[in-house]
Amino acid sequence: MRFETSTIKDIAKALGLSTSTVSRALRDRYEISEETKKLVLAYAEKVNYRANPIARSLKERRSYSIGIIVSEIANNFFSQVINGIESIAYDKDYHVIISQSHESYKQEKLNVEHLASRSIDGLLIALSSETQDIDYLRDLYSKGLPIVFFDRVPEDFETHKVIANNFKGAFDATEHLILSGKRTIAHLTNSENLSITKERLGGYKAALAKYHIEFKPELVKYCQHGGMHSAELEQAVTELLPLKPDGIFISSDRLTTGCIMALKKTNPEVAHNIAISGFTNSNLVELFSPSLTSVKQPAFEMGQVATELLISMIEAKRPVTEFETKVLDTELVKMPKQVGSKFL
Amino acid sequence: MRFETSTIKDIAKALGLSTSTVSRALRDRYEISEETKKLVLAYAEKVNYRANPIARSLKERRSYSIGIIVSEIANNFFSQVINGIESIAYDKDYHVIISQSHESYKQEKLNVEHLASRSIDGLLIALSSETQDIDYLRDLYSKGLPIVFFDRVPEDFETHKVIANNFKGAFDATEHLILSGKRTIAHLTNSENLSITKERLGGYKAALAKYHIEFKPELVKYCQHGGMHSAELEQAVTELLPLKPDGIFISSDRLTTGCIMALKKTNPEVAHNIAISGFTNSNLVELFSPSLTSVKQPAFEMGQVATELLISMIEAKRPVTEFETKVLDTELVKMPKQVGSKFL
DNA sequence: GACGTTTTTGGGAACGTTTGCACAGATTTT
DNA sequence: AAAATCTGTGCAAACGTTCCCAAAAACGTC
Repeated sequence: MRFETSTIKDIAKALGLSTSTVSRALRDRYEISEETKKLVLAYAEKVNYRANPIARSLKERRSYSIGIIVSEIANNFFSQVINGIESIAYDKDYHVIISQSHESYKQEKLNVEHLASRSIDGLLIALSSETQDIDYLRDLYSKGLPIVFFDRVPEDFETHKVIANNFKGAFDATEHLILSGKRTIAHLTNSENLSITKERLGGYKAALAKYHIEFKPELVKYCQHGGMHSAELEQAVTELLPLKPDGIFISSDRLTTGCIMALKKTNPEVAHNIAISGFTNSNLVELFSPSLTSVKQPAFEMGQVATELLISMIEAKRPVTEFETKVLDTELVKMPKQVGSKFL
Repeated sequence: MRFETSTIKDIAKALGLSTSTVSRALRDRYEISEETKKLVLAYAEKVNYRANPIARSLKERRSYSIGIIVSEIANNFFSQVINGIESIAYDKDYHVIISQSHESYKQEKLNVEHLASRSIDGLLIALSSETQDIDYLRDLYSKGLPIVFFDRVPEDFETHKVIANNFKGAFDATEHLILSGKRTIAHLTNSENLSITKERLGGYKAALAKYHIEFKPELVKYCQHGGMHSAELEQAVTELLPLKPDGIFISSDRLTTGCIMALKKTNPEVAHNIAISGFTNSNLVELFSPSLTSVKQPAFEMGQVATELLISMIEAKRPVTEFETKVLDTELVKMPKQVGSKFL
């Protein structure tokens, strides 16, 4: 069972032209007379000619596709990023191949290598929370694969990066808790080696410092698996509660929802007495109970910017040596007033 | 900037063999001596040879990739289906290309045609809520593109299909509302032309009939855009409330969350007094307030089954003429007892 | 009308594979 | 000892493009 499509050869034969002429006419090259172009275009239209992208890729040694690695598409943050990526990519005639690492280093590496062997022209990647060793990426990069990092970026890798202003986002979220009267503010966060973890921790500390609240390391809990396992979260919550926090600042989408769930499950009676603010791009926050103050990242825009940078690298005639790290502002969406009311 | 990789030619030259021998050795053909095979394999390993899938695709006239069309990946139902698809596809050495229709017919058609021109070997599709005309799919199908439908399937298209037991799911959800004492049960549902809409409406009616509750058409609201626009939902809710429903059965993921949001926004004071049951695979339902009873579809499994069917079609030596429609059972997840309590 | 220019077209190699066929050498059969 | 059969290998075409290079046609100039 295979497709029947007409090729450039067919057109050439039918019109008594050479394949080169047809190819050029279709690509609207200057050398071809208007007359011939019209002829070819009309016939191509008639037989519904579609260029074979595979053949084109082989010849041009590029696939017009870019690979994306995210931890999971079910996460609203990432799905919004992907929408941003697609919006630019399709415009510029690239298509995208999405892969999920599920926060696993092994899976991430496997996927990247799979994509690379599929001849992607470039890679957009947010590192998994497990990832420490990015030598495999360096390898591909040095072989000529353009890479742009977003959200979770490595420090020691010279290329374009797109991140949210994590420091400020974290600062704002923490300050918000402080301003609403909280003084014992816990911090639940991702794996220690992620860039976002460090930056957000920094914002958290800075906000505490501004209001002269002592930073207590025991109030910070790291989740190695980014909240992929509920046990991980329940344990963190269980360890945190004896310290009697009156607020929690949570550092990622998955952790935020997971933490609220763990709270409700393990300690429903206190769940509503702890103020929560956290990074999340969930479009369902309005439905959550307890409600929370959320830090929203400009996900769509991050995807767009990252894609523009990547495509500029792909299409650069000479190796790019000047790299930028774009930092986009987050938005603090405050929780409604009626905390704890039944009408939430 | 382009990749440097070694090819079969390089290996052949280095080893003093012909490309055919190398090719055959790599594919472990019987004609090649063990000795030569070992030699080639060892060398290939050494130079980290990766077959160029583009060249292979061109030669074999297939791409080892399958296309997926869903309305949006941000929807947990679809992202779970995709996970199911990937689990099978990667096993069988296919890769998947995901496209989103965003419930738009135009976008859907565009994406399908884009995928088809990318030489996908097969297509897995859940129709958009706008889609009425599937002639473009018939066209591709008749040209030899294997297609398997899932979730939103057309009636008059002879191929494999995978759906949930929508009738029973709807019946159970409605019956649950009735058994908890509700008598004026509204039904908020998708575009009228979708298969799932009809089937779920059927289950809803059957449950009413079983308990001798009169079916009132005015209690049924259709959303043409599947809840992609919040205005659509707010209007539906506004029209519904004057009829004083004490329960609502909602027919899809997006609609369920959207409806609760619309309720909270337009009529927060009644939101908690209406019992809600609806189809949703959201993994955040436990956080919702008001809480709801949800009908969960076996999304992961649906993806797996659909992919197995598709791959069997792709790899069939002769045209497939016997088609099946797999129907998988849904699961009713009842809402917790303490409706309206502040501790939800 | 011979010559140089410009415009338009065609031939054919190349991209990296796979595979039908031919063929050399070793082995067996007659 | 010649013929037939096996084994293992190589040649070359093909998949559908793109593009370098050359050739043909059209035009202008003296």
